[in-house]
Amino acid sequence: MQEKFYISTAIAYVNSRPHIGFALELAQADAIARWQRLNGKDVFFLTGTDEHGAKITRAAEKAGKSPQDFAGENAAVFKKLVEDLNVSSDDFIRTSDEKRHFPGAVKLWKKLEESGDIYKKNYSGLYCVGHEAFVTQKDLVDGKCADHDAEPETIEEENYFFRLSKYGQAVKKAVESGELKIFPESRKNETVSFINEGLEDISVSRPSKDISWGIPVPGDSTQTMYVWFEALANYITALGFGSSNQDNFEKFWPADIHVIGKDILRFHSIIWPAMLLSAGLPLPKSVFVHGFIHSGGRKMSKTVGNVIDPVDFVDRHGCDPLRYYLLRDIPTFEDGDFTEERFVEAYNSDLANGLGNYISRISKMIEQYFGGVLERPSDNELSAVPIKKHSSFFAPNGEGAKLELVSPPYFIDQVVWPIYRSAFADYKLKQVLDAVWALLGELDAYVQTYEPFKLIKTDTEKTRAVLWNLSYGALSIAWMLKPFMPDTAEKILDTFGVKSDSKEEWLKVGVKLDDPLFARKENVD
RNA sequence: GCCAGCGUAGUUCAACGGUUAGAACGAGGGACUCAUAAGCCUUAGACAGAGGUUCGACUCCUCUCGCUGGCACCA
Repeated sequence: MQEKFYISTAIAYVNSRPHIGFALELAQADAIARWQRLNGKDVFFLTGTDEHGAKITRAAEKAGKSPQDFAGENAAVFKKLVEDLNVSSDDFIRTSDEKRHFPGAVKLWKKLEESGDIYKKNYSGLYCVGHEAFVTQKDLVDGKCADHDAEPETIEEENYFFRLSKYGQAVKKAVESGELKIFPESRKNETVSFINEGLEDISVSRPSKDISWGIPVPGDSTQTMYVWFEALANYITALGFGSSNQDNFEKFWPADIHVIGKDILRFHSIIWPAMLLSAGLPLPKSVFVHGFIHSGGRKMSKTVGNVIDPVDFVDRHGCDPLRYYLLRDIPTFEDGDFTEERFVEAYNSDLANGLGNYISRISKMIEQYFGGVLERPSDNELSAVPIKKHSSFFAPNGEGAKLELVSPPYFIDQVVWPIYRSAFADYKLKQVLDAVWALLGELDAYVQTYEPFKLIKTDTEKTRAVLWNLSYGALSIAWMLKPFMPDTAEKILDTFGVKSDSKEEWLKVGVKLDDPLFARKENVD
């Protein structure tokens, strides 16, 4: 039976337009999803929007709109980003969807309640009218709110709480044992040490008089579920949990991987697993945690004027170049820096001068010397043109000798692909692409070794073998790029007249010259 | 303040305690010409600082400086 693979991004909070960080998350999740499909898995890839809560209510008021309209308009922009980025998601869930999301969230709540893990408690705190929020002792100076110079009132509020404390040890065990894997390791350590500090029960509702834009607590309409509580439920409500048709839930849950940002680590590594344990549901298998994107060393902000709008960026520079930059130039798990200058540098050197130029030069030679058609030479002919030198990327610690005098196809299949696969298994996406570009460098050097543009004057058969090997390299790169730059991969396959869905061995290429894959960008505008 | 982690060439990243600390981009130089004046070869350039442990430390310990994430009601 076909193995299933369920992958999600976090749902994006729609209080404003999409941040480039969400584009990063989409690109990462999409690369993984596409890779798993190529591996033959039955993939379900979910993304969506988180639309409830006080922040959105406030932002909507400011815009003079109802929360519904406001959230709806922003959600549409996020959807557009998903499309523009060519993200291969299978579904898009919105937490304001009363038909799809509410029933499952309610059902989850009830399950926790049945387990005796939801209880009512008075929360007493210092309420500052100026803040319109609770403040803590730390915020006070001489008993007064430092910001508003007013004494806070003591307010008692009745909330529902979830017995998170009960599940600390169970979650810790799952994380430590690898039942719930956390990538990268440092985030796993962070989770464990956080649990070790001791978990307290957490509030899961607010009075609906304060927050009405949300999902009412079942059986108590005076309370609204805390937005994060029901937001987490999206991972199962989207699969039909709590609806009349739970087929997808039965089939795909538990999630194989949740892709998230580091700001919501604890919700996914501790609280969500605890909720699932309470509900008697299986835990997700892994959580993938990326960092934040800054620009020019600073947090992106309108005031600084360094905000990069992903929708606009794709518009100006194209989808694949942005995907490439996000996945190769931004560290996969750490914070990264994104500037347009740096983007253009990477674009010119890696895409235009690197990949695009390579495809141009070899397809042009095949066109000129062989009328565009190459048939696979014999093994003897191919072994007569081995790789003679190689970069240290593939031969660390002076193990290079082993790789010399092997044929490029052998090198690609026996050396490059295993590196590619093993990096992918750890979700080290940047490293995967590093391997692809190291191969590209290898192929450019191979051109230099045999100089087919000179060789053609003296030895047609040998030139054919060289160009065949170079084509094999180009096609291999196309396959390797499929998860990362799907359009580009197709274009390359197309240039060589190879069908994209065919997994048969290539026996012939028919080159069709086309425009360069990536035009150089001379100026930063 | 407390806890955890980080600080390697101009920039982004590598380096089981052990031969001259590796790449890439950018910068300088060279030979070529199939190609998007791209590609190839080559040069310069770094271990935050100070101590210590060790035959030997980027790698372990201490301190200083700098940065990041947490310290729960914030989604």
